[in-house]
Order: sequence, then structure tokens, then C-alpha cells
Amino acid sequence: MEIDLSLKLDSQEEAKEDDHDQVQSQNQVHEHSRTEADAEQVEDVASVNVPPEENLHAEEIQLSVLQMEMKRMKEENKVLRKVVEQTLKDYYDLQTKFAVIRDNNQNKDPKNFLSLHGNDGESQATEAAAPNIVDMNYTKKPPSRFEERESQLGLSLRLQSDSVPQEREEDQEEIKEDTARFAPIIQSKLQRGPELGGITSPPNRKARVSVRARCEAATINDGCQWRKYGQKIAKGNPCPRAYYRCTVAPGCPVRKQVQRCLEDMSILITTYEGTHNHLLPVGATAMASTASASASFMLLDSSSHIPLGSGTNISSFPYHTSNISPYSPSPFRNPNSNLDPSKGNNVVLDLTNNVSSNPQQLFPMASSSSNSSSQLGLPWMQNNPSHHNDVHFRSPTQVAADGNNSKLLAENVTAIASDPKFRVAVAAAISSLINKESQTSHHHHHHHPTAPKDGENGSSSTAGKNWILESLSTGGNNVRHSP
DNA sequence: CGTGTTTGACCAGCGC
DNA sequence: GCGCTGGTCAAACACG
Repeated sequence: MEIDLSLKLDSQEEAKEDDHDQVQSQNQVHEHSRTEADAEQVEDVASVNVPPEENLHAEEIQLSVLQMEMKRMKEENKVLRKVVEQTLKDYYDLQTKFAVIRDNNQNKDPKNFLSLHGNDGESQATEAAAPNIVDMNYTKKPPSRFEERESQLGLSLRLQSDSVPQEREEDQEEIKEDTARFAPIIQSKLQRGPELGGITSPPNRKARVSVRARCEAATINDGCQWRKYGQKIAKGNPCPRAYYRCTVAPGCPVRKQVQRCLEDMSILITTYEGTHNHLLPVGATAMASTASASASFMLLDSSSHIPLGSGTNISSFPYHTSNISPYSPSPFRNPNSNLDPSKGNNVVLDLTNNVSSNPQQLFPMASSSSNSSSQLGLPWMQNNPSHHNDVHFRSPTQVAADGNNSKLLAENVTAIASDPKFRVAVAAAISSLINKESQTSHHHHHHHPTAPKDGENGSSSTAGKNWILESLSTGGNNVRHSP
């Protein structure tokens, strides 16, 4: 019945745009009020003490009135059904147009955005200029008919967050319906393979995340607890490679390798592999989210064609990878050729700020470290406070890039990095994970059977230390977290 | 004594 | 098939 009411409103809204419908709707309203008055009148008549013959007559009148009302309701339902069908048709058309336009622009103009709805004017202007915008903001409002009209202009697609409180039951139904209708498109997009912009990977590919960071200690402090189980002298590097496994939870499959960089012994190369089967400590969560963010950007780089999809071993990332445009240029290139092409997917996060070997500041806003809002202090960087202010991502192929490619790459990366939404998204992602983690650990302490202890194994300094995560946004949307 | 590290041995994959 | 290499195992050892 509530659905009928909402549809009635929709039909009236629709009536404002169409004169014919307007007349029809007004007639319906008048008729509705008239029949209601008739029904009340009949009730009044029936409740009065009258002789049986008159009473019988009154019942007949009541019956005929009810029949009239039924007939009217049927007609109204007919009209409403028509409106619903029209709405569905509009949605279907919109959906088809969206798919066609996206396919057409795939190789022409990478201006497809999956916006996170930043508040700054710059991003709004970008949205206005972008031909195709998929709005992934977490709006409370379901797509109304007017918004649908808007979306025909801007192709704005809104998806409902699960965490949003349910305001109207019928709205939720509508959302479900929309999601169900768009799901096959998204699904098919994901399954198209990297050459078509999809991001699904063939299974059994192992993804690795390498972190380059200046660190005096044997390992960087990433918040997890590790146990060393082996050490080898790898070919090509006299520095021994140490093997660690995660001991936060028994049976955790995550491994990490730690090796000093041959060119610069102060740089520590830490390679993570596998997915934690347990909740992460706060510091490790930040690390994992950062790594996953980089992996997400890399896998979405259409030129790299790295299929890191469902089969990836990178730790979970709160935002679906489709939050970022598959057609946007990405700073995370495929470093496989430089690392180990036979071992699947690799991501390199260069946290060394090594300008001499890396002239490209991939996160130019981070270099303006005089502004505190441009800093991203992470607990696992604290081993080297002199470098923690500048965090950027780098891949070996970028180091090897030359001339025009470097310029182009730098421009692309600058474009991405200067996007406030990107910064907000990264900060929000980390913040989201941290909040989630702190809430979860607060309510489910039993999930941490082996609390991180002091010592070299990652957790040495994160316990009991406050840390602050600041958004990279210049718009003042700082996300602070200090547990 | 419990826990973590060290280090030589072992195994599997890969290229020749 | 053989050798090389990366990765893992496990006994011995160190430390608090």
C-alpha cells in the first residue's frame, strides 16, 4: 500500500511535466476526494437507526459505492502501472545509453569518472565537464524520477550504501531493483578481461606488494607480528633476504620478504604476499589499505593490463575497485618486467623519497610538506621520521621511463594526484579501515588471540602510541584518527 | 623454560 | 636429466 502511495506521488510529479497527465491526475484527485466523501456519507447513513427496508436500501447504495470505488481503483492502478512501466523503460534506456557511451569512449577519451563526491568546487566543475560520470556517492536518496532525468544529462548512477539507515521501505525496494538491474552490466564489465577494460583476473595469480622504504631497522614496522623462518642470499644481491611469516593468528598464510636494496643499503625492500585470515592491528590495517590502494590503481591501469581481480592476494580494500575509472591513467605501472615476470602480479610502493633515483614526484602535493594537510604520517613509517612526510608511489618501469614517456607519465600522475577526490578517497579508505578495525577490535577482542607484542616484529612501537592520519586533500577535509 | 632467531638441509620449479 | 635458484623446514642456539 505504501508503494501505491509513492507511485501516486510519482505520477503526480510526472503530471507536472505533461499537461495531459496533469488533467488526468487532477481528475483522479477530485474523484478520490469525492468517493471518500461518499463513503463517509454512506457510513453515516448506515449507522443511523432506520427501518429494515431503508436499511436494505442503504446497503445497496453502500455496495454500489464500493463497486464504484473498486472500479476507480482499478483504473488508477492501470495508470500507475503505466507510469511504472515508463519508469522502467527510462531506466533501461539510460542503462543502455550508458553502456554504449562508455564502450565508445573507452579508446577515445579516458574521461570516465567514478566520483567520490568531493565537496570542492574543482571536482564539481570536473563532474560538469566530464561526459560520463558514474557517481558512486553514498547518497541516502534513491533515484527519483527527477534525478533520473538529471542522470540522462550527466549519466549519474547512484548506488546505495548498506550502512544507510532505511528511510522508506519502498525506496529500498527501488534501490534493490536498480542494483539488480545494473548488476549484470557491472558484472559483465568486470568479466570482460583486461583488454576490454575489465579487471577480473584469471585465478591462481599471486599478487605481491613490495614496499621500498628507508629504514635503519631490520624490518619496517608495519603493525603486524612476524616470525622469521629463513634467510637466503639471493642471486644478484649480496644482502641476505629474510623470510617472515605472520604470527598474529595461527595459520595465517601471509609471508613477507625483507631485503636491503643493493644500490642504497638504507632502503629496505619488503615484499608482502598473501591475505591475512584475521583482523589486522591498526598499523597493519593502514599499511594493508595503502598497499591495496596502490594495487587497485595499478590494476585499473588500462595500459598495464595487470589482471588483479578476485584472485588477488592483496589485503582487502574497503572500496570496490570500480570506484576508480578503469580508463584513467594510473601511476602504478606494471613492474613485472623489472621484478619477476614469472611470479604474477607485483606492486611497488616507493616510500623512499629518493629524488636522485626518482626525479618524478608522483605525488607532487606531498612535496609541499610545509602544509600539514599534505602529510600522510603512517605508523609503519615511524622508523624513519625524517622521511615520513613524503610518501609517494613508484614503480620500476617509471624509473626506467625516459623522455616523452616520463613527461606524459608525470602529467598523468600529476593529474591524478592533484585530484582532491583521489586524495580524499585514499584518506577515507584508510580512515574507514581504521575505524572499522577499532570498532571491531573493541567489540570482538577475542579475535585477537595473540595480541601484538613488543619487539622487532612489527608491533614494537604501534602499541600505546597515538598516530594521526590526515587527508591529503587540500580542501581541508582532514581525516584524523588518534585511537 | 618459553619464545624467537639462526642456519644448514631439503624440496620444487624452471631453464638449458 | 642436471644444475641452479627460491622458498621452506626444523634442529640447534640465544635471550629474557
